[in-house]
Amino acid sequence: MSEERSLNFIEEIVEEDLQSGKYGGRVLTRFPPEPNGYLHIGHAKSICLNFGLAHKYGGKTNLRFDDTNPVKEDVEYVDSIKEDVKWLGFDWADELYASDYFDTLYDLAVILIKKGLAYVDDSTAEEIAVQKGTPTEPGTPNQYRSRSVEKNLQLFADMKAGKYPDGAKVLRAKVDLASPNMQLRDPLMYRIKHAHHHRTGDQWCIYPMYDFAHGQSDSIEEITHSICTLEFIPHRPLYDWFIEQLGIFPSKQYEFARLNLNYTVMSKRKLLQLVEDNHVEDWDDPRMPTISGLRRRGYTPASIRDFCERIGVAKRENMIDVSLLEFCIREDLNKTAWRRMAVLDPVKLVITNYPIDKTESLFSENNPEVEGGEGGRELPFSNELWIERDDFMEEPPKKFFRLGVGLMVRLKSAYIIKCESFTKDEQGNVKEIQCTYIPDSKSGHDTSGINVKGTIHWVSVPHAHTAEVRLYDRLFRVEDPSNEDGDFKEYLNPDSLQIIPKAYIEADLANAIPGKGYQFIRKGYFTLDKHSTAGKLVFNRTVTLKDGWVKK
RNA sequence: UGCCCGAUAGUAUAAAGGUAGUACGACGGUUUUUGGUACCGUUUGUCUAGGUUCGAAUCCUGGUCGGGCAACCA
Repeated sequence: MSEERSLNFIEEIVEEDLQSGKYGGRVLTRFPPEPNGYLHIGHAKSICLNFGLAHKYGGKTNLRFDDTNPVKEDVEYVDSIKEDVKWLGFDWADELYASDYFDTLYDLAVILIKKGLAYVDDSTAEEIAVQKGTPTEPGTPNQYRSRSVEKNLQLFADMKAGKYPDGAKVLRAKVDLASPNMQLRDPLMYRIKHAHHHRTGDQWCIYPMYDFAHGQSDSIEEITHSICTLEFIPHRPLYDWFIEQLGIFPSKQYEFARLNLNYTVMSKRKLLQLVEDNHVEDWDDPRMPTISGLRRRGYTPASIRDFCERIGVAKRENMIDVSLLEFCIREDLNKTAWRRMAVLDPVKLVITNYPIDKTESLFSENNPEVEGGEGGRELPFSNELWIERDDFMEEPPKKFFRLGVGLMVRLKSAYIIKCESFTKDEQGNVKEIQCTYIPDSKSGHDTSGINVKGTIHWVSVPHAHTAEVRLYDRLFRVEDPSNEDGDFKEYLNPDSLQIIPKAYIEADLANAIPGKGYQFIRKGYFTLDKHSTAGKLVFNRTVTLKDGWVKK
């Protein structure tokens, strides 16, 4: 392939650094999730960026858990994050934890205290907030700011030793209370939390804040390019300040715009609410934008990587249309999914001139997109078939290429039939459609000379298996639920899940393989749900087929 | 109203002072035993006002609009 994609701005930076020999030709990135929730498609963008960059330039990527807030974090999340990153197809160099550096971080804090650049503050959170001033007014120093190095050293050691209750004291960096950048107004470095940590247990009762953990962790690992999202831009001067004062490895932070997808929400907090309030089944509900939800829905790792490649990387806020995600999964599945027939909304069709007790076996290929079709399977055919209710109309409009009295269609991989009549039940619903078939129109051996415009799918009544089929639609009714008035949950789409308890499926689908995508011909792509069993098959619709037929 | 970031078709994303291009979407057509796929075509864009320049999406200045920052969250 000579196709050359232009570089995104971060790749440009990396190439410049590589050329100038800034890090000796080394590229080391990191993916640093906090283990307080499940990964979502937005994280996938970051994962693809970080791992992709390292891969492209012969570097490596660490997986680092930013676990500095024990009250929000859990091993359940650690495990799911590792599973999701692996599933996406990436291998990390080292699995690391900010909590691994608690000792080192403590020592670094002591260094700053000794340099007179950090102090213990006894103020309450409220007092500190007031003293920080506002964006338009500078902050004011308090009495604690001028404590002696010795006193600070002692107090900080006492904090660590557990002599104070939560909130009694904090360690702050002495930077600039008048800075126009609020992040520099003596930011907190450590707070007291007598809380159990999922890795360090009860060893610590003081925990470093993000600003005194993230950059230092980057530096300890000698990360070359620390990539994060836009909201951390104001933190960058502080990131650099700590590194400079400490004289440690100069990792550099770069920021890109996070992914926003329309008709969903992307914050862990909101996703957690949906789970806790039972608006969805769990974090891996197929309607969720989580990696695990997309996986259960039938998305493939390749399709998500392709999506992340296509959306690009820049610094401006964006709102990506879900239709692009859908395009990516269709593109992948079209080439790989085996075709099968399933009737979701059945109506019976009887072929009046086909022998009642006859069963015929018809061949149908697995995948027309591949040379040779990747083999195929035998389809039993009889005089009674299930077809899709909307493939018949009592009064078909002009360009309706399906059934209606007098109209002809081909039954996929079988015969051409002609609709002769139909019957209704007491409620006036079509109950049965009567057709005749053209014996010499058999698929592959058609000598009838008849050309029909439409082909429909079908399942033989006596040979049909059944399955529950779940159809999903967008989770929200509006493009940007977070930006609407009131609570975002008011904008949930009440029809985001439609369950079809009994669909008729061709026999071979009883052997469907978990994790594999199937195309139900003319209906979309489907995959087995995790709750599917041999006794009760359950299929999730991953995505519909693109529908070029607009009614009327 | 302090500081910071940003603004290119409907949505994203290129063009590093020199032809505004690509993808998705939409629309139309050809092919088709999936109204799918494939292929072809059409459509719509540089926030604004100045300035620098032979030449500006790009550089400069002002404005407008969007976003971020004052958590013992990350």
